[in-house]
Amino acid sequence: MPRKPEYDRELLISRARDLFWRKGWAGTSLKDLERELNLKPGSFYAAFGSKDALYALTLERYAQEGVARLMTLADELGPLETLKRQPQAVIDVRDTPARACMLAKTYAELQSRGHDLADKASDLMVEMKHCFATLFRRAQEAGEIGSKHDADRLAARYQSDLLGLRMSAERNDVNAAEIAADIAADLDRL
Amino acid sequence: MPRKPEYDRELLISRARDLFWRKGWAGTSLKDLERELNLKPGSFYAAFGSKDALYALTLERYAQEGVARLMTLADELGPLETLKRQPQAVIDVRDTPARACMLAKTYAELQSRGHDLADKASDLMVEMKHCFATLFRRAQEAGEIGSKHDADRLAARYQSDLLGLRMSAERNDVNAAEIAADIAADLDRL
DNA sequence: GTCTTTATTGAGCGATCACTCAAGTATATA
DNA sequence: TATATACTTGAGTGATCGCTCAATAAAGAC
Repeated sequence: MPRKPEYDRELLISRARDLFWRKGWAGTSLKDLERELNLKPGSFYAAFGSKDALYALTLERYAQEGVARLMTLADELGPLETLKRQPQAVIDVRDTPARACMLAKTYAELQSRGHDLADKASDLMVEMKHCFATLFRRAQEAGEIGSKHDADRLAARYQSDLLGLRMSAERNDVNAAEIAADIAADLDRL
Repeated sequence: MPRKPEYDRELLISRARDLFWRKGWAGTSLKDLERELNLKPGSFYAAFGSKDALYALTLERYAQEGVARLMTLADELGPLETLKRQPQAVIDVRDTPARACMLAKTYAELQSRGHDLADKASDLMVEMKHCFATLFRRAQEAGEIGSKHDADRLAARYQSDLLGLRMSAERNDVNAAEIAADIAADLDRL
């Protein structure tokens, strides 16, 4: 009976994510979204409800794909090698709209406003940190790193270093590959 | 002949810096500034020219005070000890509007817009990196760390770690003191 | 005092913000 | 084909954005 939408919803969410990722929350206007998604205001609101609702969708997708990519890598390479490759991997990507972490950018922009999306970004960063901790624990169980270290603490430091690296990788005065290599090298000393 | 302004310009710049630092560029409206600085629009524009011009002033002041604080510390403690204390110092502060670096926040928010303030923030981060490199070089000359390392590379990594730490310190699920201690501990292994 | 010069005031500018909604259009079912 | 049910369209909402400017007030020079 009804009419079907002309757009591919999944594709639209990906495109919106890239736009939000690159330009931020305040930096992305409805006009920008309408242009990028080829959607008139009415269609946009029928499809997604609000700018914030779509932003939340894109955040979830961003985090979910990040976790999936990491865990796939871990199945192939094992925990330590995955952790060692991740720094180079996150700055290597060519088709990504930004080097910096979208969760961190969102949190930095919206935390002081007390915006719900900052809490969501925070939750997703916690989830990501748990993934890192799991890999550190597995590396310990496999005897790849010393068992005396606190995996949660290692994960927090590792995530912090990655955030710094990805922020630094946006700058053109910084040799991010060197920093990535040094972060990876530190893991061998554990 | 003329009339003197009723406000303390230096104080106003500091207050504006704190507001921008906490809420960001887009997150701080002229209404916010007028309220915080107790200035009507006309006075504001007579005094500072524009929101962006004032933001630039606050960025310069922020960086200048950061450099001054670091160099003062270096005169007291020497280069290596200064570098080791800085991580804890930047997250310890009580009276500061945010833990994250204002330069990094500005760059992250405005780079994709191609905004002049992003370039200015970038320049100031380069300046800060040079300070770190100078301290690493002095530490090498004093024999506090090995001479085989590239001081510029150490500085880039160190700054990156600090950026990550300061971003992480905004989160309440992260024990920033532990990360700060680990960053400092790494310096002893050089 | 008068004059000159600058600071202060606040209404209001055009532009843009996120968003709404009534009207028009296309499609699956009956 | 007729009807019901969405989807699409775009002009337009009130609110807020950064900012302007003419009017008014205050203070030093004479």
